[in-house]
Amino acid sequence: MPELPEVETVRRGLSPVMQGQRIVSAAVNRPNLRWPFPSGMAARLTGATVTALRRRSKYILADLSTGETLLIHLGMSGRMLVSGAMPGRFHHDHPAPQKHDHVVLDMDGGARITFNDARRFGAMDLMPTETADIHPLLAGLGPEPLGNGFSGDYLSDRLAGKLTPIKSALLDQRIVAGLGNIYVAEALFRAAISPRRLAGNLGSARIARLIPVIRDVLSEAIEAGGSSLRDYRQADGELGYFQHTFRVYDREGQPCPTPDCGAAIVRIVQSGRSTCYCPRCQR
DNA sequence: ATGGGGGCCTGCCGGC
DNA sequence: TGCCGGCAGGCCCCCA
Repeated sequence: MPELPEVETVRRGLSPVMQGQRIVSAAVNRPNLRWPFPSGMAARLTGATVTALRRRSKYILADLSTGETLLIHLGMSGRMLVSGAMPGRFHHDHPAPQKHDHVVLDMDGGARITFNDARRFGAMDLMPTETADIHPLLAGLGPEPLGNGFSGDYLSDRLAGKLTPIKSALLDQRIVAGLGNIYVAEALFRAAISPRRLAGNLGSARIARLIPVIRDVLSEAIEAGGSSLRDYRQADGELGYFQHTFRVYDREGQPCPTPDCGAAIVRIVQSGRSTCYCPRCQR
């Protein structure tokens, strides 16, 4: 579910209650999510201090004082709930355990972090920090879309000759890491590029439009998450979901937001995923 | 090599 | 009201 902006929002929400703090206890309530948890995960987490909380693509990486790094992926339905002590906030009691609370971390600052994931497409793993880059889930990832490695030259190179639709190419995490179904749709709309256009057939002008538009869409969503983060923290501590207004995603049949366009947003299916777009504005 | 489809899970929503 | 099919923001794996 969460794409890069949501994961970054979760990371920022966890940072004040995890970074520099020690895990005093770890409860692991089932043997696996998408894959088995690493052996002895609870014991390997207990007593460790979180020295850094990073993000790579849609993964959160918690570096530990033990020399290991905890990898967290939220999958489609993973959520992080923060309860108990939070800096600058009133302390409150922990809520009653919920269905699908799979991993619970208690920090020495008093915060409790609960990983809840109904569909269990999420994942957790532990690895030596120095080998995090070559973890199987991270090794093949393309550049961060907000980083310098994601340029017009790079993208032209990667899309050249590709016969797959640009929509599918942008979902390919080996090409660019962190985009998902929503933000690809939003970026293609803003760049006025049809999701059906073949990736190898974009041309330099469209590629040049796409780069800043992707950055804008993600940056705006992160900002929106940052503001809603405060609300969530006041409300129930739930991280990872925030309401954001989309221009085409999930707006099938509604009018295109472009002034005077008048066309209706259309939904098609590409590689098994739904795509929403304006057939008039996007070419 | 590359692209497309299946599968993993549970929850929710709309239609009958 | 209840049941059922379809769908969901991800990603690995297999097959052609």
